[in-house]
Amino acid sequence: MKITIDNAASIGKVVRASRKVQKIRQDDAAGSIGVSENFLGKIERGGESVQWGKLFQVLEGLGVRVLLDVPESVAAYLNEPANRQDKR
Amino acid sequence: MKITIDNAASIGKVVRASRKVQKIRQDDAAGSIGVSENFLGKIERGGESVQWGKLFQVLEGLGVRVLLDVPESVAAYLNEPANRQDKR
DNA sequence: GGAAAATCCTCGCAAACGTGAGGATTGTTC
DNA sequence: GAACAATCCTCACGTTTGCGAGGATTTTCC
Repeated sequence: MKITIDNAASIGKVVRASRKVQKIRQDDAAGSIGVSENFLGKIERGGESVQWGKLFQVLEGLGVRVLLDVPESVAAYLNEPANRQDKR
Repeated sequence: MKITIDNAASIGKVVRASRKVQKIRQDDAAGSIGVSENFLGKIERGGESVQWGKLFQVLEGLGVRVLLDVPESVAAYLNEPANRQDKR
């Protein structure tokens, strides 16, 4: 199910819910994800000044996917050959 | 249209695409959103250590919505009265 | 209701943040 | 290809980051 994020802080609730549903403690989740317990706690309490890369790491670690909802024109722009950068 | 974010840095491409489609320069977009030009540039170049709250501000300013894809159990958890916090 | 579990808070640390400004580099237009 | 537009990079600044650790507080369980 997809949840819309209305404000930056509310992502913390989803992070906590995801962890609780898996019945994992904060310190254990933090350890396996590779961030500090303090940091995970800060996210869950709605910290907005956390680094995006580390937040994304936490989301991934908890199995939460991030999607962006954009106008069709943006998707079309991204699919133009000139704007692609397929490197494999 | 919904775009899945596979890594933290790729959000920058979507930000740039959203801005370009609206035919706005970096400095103008940054000004109207309320962040520095340097900062917006950093996001667009894939900066991962940017603050989530400010990144979210940029996304909002460009009309990009953030969604999280979670298991049904997480959504159910969030809807339990004990875990809700409706304050209006 | 008390014990245990879990979470939160404060500290000090080294590193890096976002900002404004100025100049360098790259991209676009004619 | 030159001129202009747009973006990138470096600098210095004051502030704040994430971390590990230890103790305080809150929550959960029996």
